[in-house]
Amino acid sequence: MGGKKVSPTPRTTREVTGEVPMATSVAVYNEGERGEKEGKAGREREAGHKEQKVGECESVREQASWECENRSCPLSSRGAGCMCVPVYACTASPCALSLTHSDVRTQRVRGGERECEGNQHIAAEMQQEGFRDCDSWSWCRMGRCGIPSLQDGLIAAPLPLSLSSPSHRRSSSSSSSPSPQRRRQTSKCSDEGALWKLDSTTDVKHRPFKPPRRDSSPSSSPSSSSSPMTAQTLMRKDIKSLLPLKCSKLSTDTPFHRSPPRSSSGASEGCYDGGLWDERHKLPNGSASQTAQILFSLGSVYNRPRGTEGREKIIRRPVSKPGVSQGPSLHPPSLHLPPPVPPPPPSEDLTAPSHSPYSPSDSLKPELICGVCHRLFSTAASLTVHMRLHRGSRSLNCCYCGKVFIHSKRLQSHEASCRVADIPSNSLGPPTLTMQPKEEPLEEGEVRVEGGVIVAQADITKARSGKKAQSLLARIQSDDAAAAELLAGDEHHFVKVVDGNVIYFCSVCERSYMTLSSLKRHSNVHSWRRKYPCHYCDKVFALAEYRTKHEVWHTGERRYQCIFCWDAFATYYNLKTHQKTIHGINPSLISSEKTANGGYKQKANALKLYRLLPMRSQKRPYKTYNDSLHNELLQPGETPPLPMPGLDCAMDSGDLLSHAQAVKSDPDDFSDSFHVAEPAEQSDHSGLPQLSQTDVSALTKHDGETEQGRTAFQSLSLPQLPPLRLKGDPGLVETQPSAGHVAAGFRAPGRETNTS
DNA sequence: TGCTTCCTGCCACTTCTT
DNA sequence: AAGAAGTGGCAGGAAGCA
Ligand SMILES: [Zn+2]
Ligand SMILES: [Zn+2]
Ligand SMILES: [Zn+2]
Repeated sequence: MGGKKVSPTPRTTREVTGEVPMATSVAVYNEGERGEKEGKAGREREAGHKEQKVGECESVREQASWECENRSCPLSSRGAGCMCVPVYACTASPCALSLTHSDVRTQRVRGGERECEGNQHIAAEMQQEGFRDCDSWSWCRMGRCGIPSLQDGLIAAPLPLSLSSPSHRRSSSSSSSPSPQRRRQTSKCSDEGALWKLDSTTDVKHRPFKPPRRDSSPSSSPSSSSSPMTAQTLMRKDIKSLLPLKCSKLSTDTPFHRSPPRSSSGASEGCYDGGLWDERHKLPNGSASQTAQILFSLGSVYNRPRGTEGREKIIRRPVSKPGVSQGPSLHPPSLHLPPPVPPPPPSEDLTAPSHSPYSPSDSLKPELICGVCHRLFSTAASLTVHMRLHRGSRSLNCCYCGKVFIHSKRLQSHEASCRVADIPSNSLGPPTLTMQPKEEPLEEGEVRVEGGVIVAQADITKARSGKKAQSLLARIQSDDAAAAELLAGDEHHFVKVVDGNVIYFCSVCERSYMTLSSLKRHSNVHSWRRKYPCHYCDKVFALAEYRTKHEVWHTGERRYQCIFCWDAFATYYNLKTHQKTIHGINPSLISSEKTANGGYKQKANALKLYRLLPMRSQKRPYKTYNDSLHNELLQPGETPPLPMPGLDCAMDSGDLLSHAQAVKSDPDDFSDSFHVAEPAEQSDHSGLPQLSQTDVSALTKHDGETEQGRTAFQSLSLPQLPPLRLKGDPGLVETQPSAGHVAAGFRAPGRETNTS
């Protein structure tokens, strides 16, 4: 990846077999194939990433170092605070590639009807895309920025229905049948109780869209509800004000109104004007104190006692630490949030003695897995005891929670936070670690099932089995062949039932997984049954998600948008760094729980202080095993994400051409599948609706044959394919709605590689 | 130290099977 | 049509690298 340079000495090499439709070459590097790392806290890396030509994936690395071309830009440091950071080589203003709010939206609009004016375009586009009739989501139609009304968040939490102005709010009675996404939101919300989320974008790609009424004055007044989160707005929400969601007190001239926040006049400016930047961050929005205010209100919201609707899905707290209260401690020291309302009931799990074998909270704890040997335990206490087996010689254990670290620095860092977390009740001090016999035949609460047979069981009657495990065990006992087969595993995995929970183990590396799907996903890093090649370079990934994330570096897409200032960032890390440094956000406020396995569990009271903008890339059809078995190629309908030019307005024709060349012409033969654009399309491909997955399904069904359906999908999706279309139509750019941005000297990803 | 990649539980959604 | 299985996105911390 950008920063992560290709290791000159790959851990293992792997020959590309003939069946791999990947490029030609040579050694394929499997970064992380298990090997010499064995034993390092059980966290060896399983690659999931191959590279065709080691050291030659320059396009990726170059992008990692994209910077504002204006070398004099005081903000060129690649830090969170620099607006140029993920802004790749902006040479004009407004930079069309900074992908902050307005760009993010306008870039998707291809109607070319007028200049970027914010969300109206996106609204129009969304309308085109079939997003209709959403009773819970709508873009601000008042302003230019297109911040969605916070309806979702409101729904999610017992918050005022009118965070937004009445004009923003949609009557719930007008709701059509809720979409699946809507259902998702709702269920999530119920789980999260008082949490109100600003995640208006997470599901935008699927969410029905109710076209907003267009404001007659697109230039928008300062009161338009299109500002980043301000203390005012948040506070207002918190107090259930019925006042409209107010925009920040910014004039339209403020950087907030044009994104990226660059000088609107200095077209030659390489990046955002530092002065403006400074001014900008002097604004209340950006101040730490304001942030604190915001968080104060947020905290008062999410600390509100929750209903019981989410009870079924109670988010577990981490493994209880010996002698450590599990009470909520979400308050960053600096934010002075009001004291939390005591967590609902009893929580025996929080108060039960650590040795209590079956405290309620333990029943589902995936955390109770030994990170070293993967054995699972019914209680934190038993795991703690067990963990002693793995200690002794090395002392890199957190003295508060016992967590093992490889690096002393990380241990110190962890202990610092761990100590802070433990302060309230950590009167017992660090646990005494004593060596235990090397192995115990079977530890409390452990059940071993191998080959479909329960080979050992500490005390199954005690086990508070998870529903699935209980069901599975019941089926096994009733001679359910399928269940037995499941437990028997296969060449790729085996299964154990521990404390009533089915745990899936990878046969190759013995990693444990709570879900079979996780295991199967993981197993591909061994088998490489499926390969996910980057559309822009020679990298190949074992997980679709890896590729998706990787391709962001080619496309320049910035989806993580700070709600305080609307800066958008390419990565979650960048966003967090930004919020930490600029807004003083304490990460602990927004962090979710982490399981021992490295998995993540959404914290019920986690705050979402950013918006995740929808992916530009079209959702790819799911691969099926059959697909992958018979054809390692990407599915034809599997379009690459819109490349950088996906920001349509961002590139000039030359850059587009360059970029077109940069994009692999035939990584997966997908280009073959795409018809060359028809002239009509070329002239106005913006009018083409993007097909939703539903559309694809519909097509597929209609055609009665998957491939046909996909083919139809492809041709309709043509606009998504940049190179072919852009190359022959330099004028295309000019049809973009944000023609004013066209001049931006975006340096296309990989351009250097191709032009040099 | 800063940044990228890896990782995995969970979820929504799609596709397949019955 | 319903249920099962498969798929991929997401969070956010750990690992790894420079
Ligand atoms: Zn494995
Ligand atoms: Zn790539
Ligand atoms: Zn910000």
